[in-house]
Amino acid sequence: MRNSYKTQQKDMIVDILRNQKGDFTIKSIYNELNCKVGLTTIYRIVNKLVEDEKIAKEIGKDNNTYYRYLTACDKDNHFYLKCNNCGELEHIDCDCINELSNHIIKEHDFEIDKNHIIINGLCNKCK
Amino acid sequence: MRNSYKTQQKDMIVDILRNQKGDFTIKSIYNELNCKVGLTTIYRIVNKLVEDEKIAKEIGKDNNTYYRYLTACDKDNHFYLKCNNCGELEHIDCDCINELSNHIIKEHDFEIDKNHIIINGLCNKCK
DNA sequence: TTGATTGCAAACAATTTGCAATACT
DNA sequence: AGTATTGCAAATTGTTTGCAATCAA
Repeated sequence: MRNSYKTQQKDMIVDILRNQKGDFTIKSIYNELNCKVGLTTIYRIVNKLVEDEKIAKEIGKDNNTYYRYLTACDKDNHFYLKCNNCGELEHIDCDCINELSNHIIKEHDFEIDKNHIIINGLCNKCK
Repeated sequence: MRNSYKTQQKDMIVDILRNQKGDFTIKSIYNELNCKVGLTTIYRIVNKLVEDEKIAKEIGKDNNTYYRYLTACDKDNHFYLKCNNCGELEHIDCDCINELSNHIIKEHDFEIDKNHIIINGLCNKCK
C-alpha cells in the first residue's frame, strides 16, 4: 500500500474527531455517524491515526479504551492538561515546560519528551 | 467480602511485582511464577491492586496492556519519569513539581493532580 | 465452621482478519 | 485498469464469570 486514497469515510471520521472536546470511543464515533461507517473501518482509520500520533489512546478507570484527538502543534514546548472530571483536554503552549525540562535534565539526568506530556487534574469549570 | 485473607498466591505475586523494574504484563507474571498461579487469579489480584492505585495500567505502543508497580509515597510532591526505551520507572521526590503546580494553577487555572504524574522520555542510560 | 480464594471451563467483549464487492485515482 | 478501501462474517485475543473444590480465619 504505497498510496492513500481520500474517501468519504475518512473525511466523516476526521470531521467528527476534530469537533470532539474530550475523550471518545470507537462506539461513540459509530453512533455519531449513525452507523453509516462500519465498525471495522472506524477501527482501521483510528488505529492509523494513533500510529501517526494524531490521536492518543488509553484505558479509562472503567477499563474501556478511550481516544483523544491531539491538537496539531509544531512548536516543541507544549503539553496537555486533562480534566479527570469532564475529560476535556486543554492544549498548553507555555515556556514553563522548558523550565521543567531543563531542571529535570540537570538535576535528574533524564531527557523528557516535551511533546507528549499529559498532566491530569481538574479544570477551572470542574474544580 | 468484608475480610481479606492472606494467601500464598497473593504473596507470590506481590513479591514479583516489588522486584519489577519496569513494565510487566499478566503473562510475564504468569511465566515468572512458572504457571504455579492460575491466570484468573493473577487478573483478580492485579485488578485489585490497580483499583487500590498500587499499580498503574496502560496500553503500550504494541497495543498490549502493561502494568507498573508504583512506589509507595506519602508525600504529595512526587512524580514519575518513565523511560520510553527501557521502560524503567523512576520515582522522583522534588519540589520542582510544586513550582509547576503553582504556575499552572495561577497562569492556566488548572489544578493538577500532583501524585499521579508520569512524564515520558529517555533515562540516563538510554539517552 | 464460616466466608474468602482459587482455578478450571465456559462465556463474553473488543478487536482483527479473510475476502468479495466497491470506490478512488 | 490497477490499487486501496470498505464492511460483513468469522476468527482471534484478552479478560471476566460461574461454580465446585480448597484454604484461611
